[in-house]
Amino acid sequence: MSQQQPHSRREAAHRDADSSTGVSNTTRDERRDSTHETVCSECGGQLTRDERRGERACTDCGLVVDEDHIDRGPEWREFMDDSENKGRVGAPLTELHHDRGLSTKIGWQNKDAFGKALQPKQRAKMERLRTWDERFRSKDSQERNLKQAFGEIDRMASALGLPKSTREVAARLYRTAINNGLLPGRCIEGIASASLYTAARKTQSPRSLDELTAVSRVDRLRIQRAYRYLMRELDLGVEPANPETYLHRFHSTLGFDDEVEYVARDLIETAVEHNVHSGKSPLSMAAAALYAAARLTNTETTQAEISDATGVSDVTIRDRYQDILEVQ
DNA sequence: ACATATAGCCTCCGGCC
DNA sequence: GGCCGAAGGCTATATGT
Repeated sequence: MSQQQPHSRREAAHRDADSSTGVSNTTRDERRDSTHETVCSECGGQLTRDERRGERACTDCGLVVDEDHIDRGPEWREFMDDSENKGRVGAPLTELHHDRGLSTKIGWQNKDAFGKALQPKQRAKMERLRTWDERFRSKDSQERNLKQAFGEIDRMASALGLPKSTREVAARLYRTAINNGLLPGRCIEGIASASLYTAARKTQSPRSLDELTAVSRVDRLRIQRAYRYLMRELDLGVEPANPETYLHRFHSTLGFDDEVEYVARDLIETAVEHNVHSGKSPLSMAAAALYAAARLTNTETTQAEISDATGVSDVTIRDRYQDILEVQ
């Protein structure tokens, strides 16, 4: 990640170091402040920073608001016997590389540190070193397997517009599958696709099986089987989301009064207590609760309007609306 | 691995107020 | 125009063979 752009980073560091005037310090501080929001724009939840991943994400809905964050804090070495302080050194670990991004790579350009072209003799030497470097970095079949699978996961996730956090979850799942010996006899692409499918659901950005099939190299049935297999063998319960997590987002899309959201929250709580929600889509529960709350608070709206804002059909809103009212 | 059953959700449509 | 309900189809999931 950061290893790929050493120049831009170094130049930025130079700029900061060279400009010791108050003016430039102010601009630097402003730049840092611009990423200091603490509330999620989607659901209003608390944003927390994960320094290890270089991300900031919402604790409620999982929305990643800031990736590839560059830590401009002190980069000092620790000589005291206080290992906790040595935490932030080097690039953040990533599950998306078979070696977790820990290794370095010999560049492809045949140039020295000053950008000058290498002599033919040196060039031949570097080519030999590159070959061996590559061999060591993916030395056994399992490493090569991981490299191929993570490449697939990354490619499919890009095609589906899934965030990096989802790719990381998918990569972790795949690694777990390998560690549990679930790979032999199954195709890499199938398990990789299933890992991504599961990760997308787990990180609240689900994609349908059809969407995944469209970007995967294996057919729909294989992905489906691999998914079941993973769920069964790894005992993965993909717990359905709480309807309340969708309330705030829908509510702000619809531009209702805050009171509507409070009432809707109460309605959902009662519905959940009576187990009306089980087996039902949390989306439809949230949509119906908003419709019911709007009616109870004399807010002007229609089923069609809520259907548009939530993507839940008006028929389903009607059904869940009845369910919710029955238990109040 | 494949077939079948079930439940949830969807679209489409017509009737009612 | 908005609400309601029925019919039929699609999909995900569970279960049986």
